[in-house]
Amino acid sequence: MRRPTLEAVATRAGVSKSTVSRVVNGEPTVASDIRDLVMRAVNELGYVPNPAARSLVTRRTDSIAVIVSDPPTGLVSDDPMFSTVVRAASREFEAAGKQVVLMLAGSDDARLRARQFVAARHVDAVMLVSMHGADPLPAALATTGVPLVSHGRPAFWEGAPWVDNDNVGGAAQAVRHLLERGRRRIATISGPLDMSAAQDRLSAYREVLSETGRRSIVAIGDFTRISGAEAMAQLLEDDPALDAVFAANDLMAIGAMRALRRAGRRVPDDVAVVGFDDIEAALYTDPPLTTVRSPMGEQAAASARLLLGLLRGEDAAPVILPTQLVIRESS
Amino acid sequence: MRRPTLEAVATRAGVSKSTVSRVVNGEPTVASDIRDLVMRAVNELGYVPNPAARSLVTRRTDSIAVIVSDPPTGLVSDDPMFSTVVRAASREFEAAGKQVVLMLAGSDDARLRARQFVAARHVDAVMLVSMHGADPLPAALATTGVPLVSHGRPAFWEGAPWVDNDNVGGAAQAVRHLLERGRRRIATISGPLDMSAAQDRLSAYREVLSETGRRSIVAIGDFTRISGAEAMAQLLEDDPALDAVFAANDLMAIGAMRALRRAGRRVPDDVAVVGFDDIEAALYTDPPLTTVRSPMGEQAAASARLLLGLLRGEDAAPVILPTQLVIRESS
DNA sequence: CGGTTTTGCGGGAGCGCTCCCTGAAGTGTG
DNA sequence: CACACTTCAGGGAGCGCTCCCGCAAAACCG
Repeated sequence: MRRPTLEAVATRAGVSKSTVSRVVNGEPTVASDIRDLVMRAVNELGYVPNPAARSLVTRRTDSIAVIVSDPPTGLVSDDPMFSTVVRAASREFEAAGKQVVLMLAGSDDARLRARQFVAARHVDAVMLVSMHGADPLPAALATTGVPLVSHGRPAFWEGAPWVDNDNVGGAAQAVRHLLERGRRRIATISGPLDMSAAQDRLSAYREVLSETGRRSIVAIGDFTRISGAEAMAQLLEDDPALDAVFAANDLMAIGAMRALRRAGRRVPDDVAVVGFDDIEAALYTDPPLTTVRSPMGEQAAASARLLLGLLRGEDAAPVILPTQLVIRESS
Repeated sequence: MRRPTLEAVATRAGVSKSTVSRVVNGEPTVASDIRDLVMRAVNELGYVPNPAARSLVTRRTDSIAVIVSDPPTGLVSDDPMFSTVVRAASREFEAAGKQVVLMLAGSDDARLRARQFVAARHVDAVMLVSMHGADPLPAALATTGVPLVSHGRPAFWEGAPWVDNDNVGGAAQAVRHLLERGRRRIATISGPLDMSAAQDRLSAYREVLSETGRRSIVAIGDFTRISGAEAMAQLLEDDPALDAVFAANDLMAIGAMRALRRAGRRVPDDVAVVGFDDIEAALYTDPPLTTVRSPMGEQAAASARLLLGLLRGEDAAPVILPTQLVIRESS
């Protein structure tokens, strides 16, 4: 009825618990005939170690929390970032023999639970994903002493290594590209300003425009399609003569293109559009979207590896991955 | 240095371990003044229960594995299904105080690890997501005796309750809609036939067409955009005169629309397109996509609730959620 | 007011594992 | 051949918690 224990295996194999433990944990100091004896007993009984008992004594759990800031509204549901990042990180962790515990830090309640969870050492380490600047969770987690890494540089907080892509360089490249195409009234749709990616992309946009003596035309979105459409409508109202728009991510660029279509503007003839991220959907818009490729999967994998390094006692410095302009037909 | 234990709290509060345990677990049989005393000690010491010790004796882990079949190729990365389903299920589980352990069952190795993981009772229950028919994992998991539920009816296997949407009804509705619009040569792009959703949608398509004496024109995709585009190209080659296509999901419909555009066909003038799922992107295609809304988030939440019910000892029957045709401008 | 039940707390065994320590063989050396 | 040294297996404490049992005091009853 009850699952076999170490002791049962030991009895069956005619050896001690210690020996079975050694075999199960792959220690080399066991004679090979005894090892075989034990392995046979393990297979016959279908023995699987009890992880709770193990981690009670080792103080390791071999699992890692991936904490994703989740909007309380269920609206922004089919977020390509989530899928790409979580999958890439999971693969990396699983390859290292770590379990992934996924936590959504949407509400204050969820954040509290996450804090407690980590404090209870239910996990050995934490990877934070897309944290907003105002979020108190990173700092709270840092006090638990658990190794921490952030996917994306956290805004307003410098307590853990992070991996980000070159938001400033990528955005600058995008805007310069529009200038080279002869566009003169270039607007931008920014992401939420409590996120560092949005801050960086916006300030790079401003920088490049002010270098060339042009003025900024800015609307703020929240990285969702719908917000991109709304921001675009606002921009057209503010400056009907604009001839280009740089959206801080592809989702908003897609929304912007719909808004432009509805307003009777042709892309790229009347208004050029450039996005950021190069999600798969950017290939399927009409026209296909010019965008800045940010290696989100790579970034997530790098974050995961950084964290695994920390766990091995290595120390870790922030990493910035390069981006690349992908020119398609929307500009 | 070391984290405070139950015993430390007990000493501090001047009570026994048992009493502290009772307070921490919210048992009502403790006098309120003693409860306050204990709570104060808990807060002063920053005590957090050790989950490993707890689950060693209770034989519960309060965590649930969500196992998602993951293609080994990292190509199909920004899958809206993944994001929606994982988020919705997570929210449901977290609300019930359960932790979510995410596992990707992409490779045989990963499947083996998942099996071992569940056999070790690292989790109390398992939710399977988008399992393919050929996958041996569900049956393997069933032998562990862990409560199991499947998001989507598994093909070729009847071992656990599941929640699905009305694939047959939805697909039939879509095809009838195309007929009502006067379309006469209606093709379909099916999903991979080892998944029940693909099977059901295809057979409903065939059913409706044969009822009206028309022939089927079928191409097979794998639920990705690119496969939709390829399948569409194939269909145009097979039957250049087709005037409508029903894609078994929106992602493939989006790919199909691109292929149609490239082939110089107008949507819906030359070819009407209907998708399935109603992902958010369906609103942003040009023209906006007619599709069958399947409540993926609801379905995931329902699966989660079903599993939580099993865990409480309730028994569970399969659930089928209704779908609804959403008519936009692509048909 | 004596006896019985109820209430509330403490004692302590035991969950299944790891890892330190001990000791018995086996190996090498002068 | 005596001795030190290495190799490899067993014994057993202890990780932090829950939960059963027991007991004292309070509450209830006729």
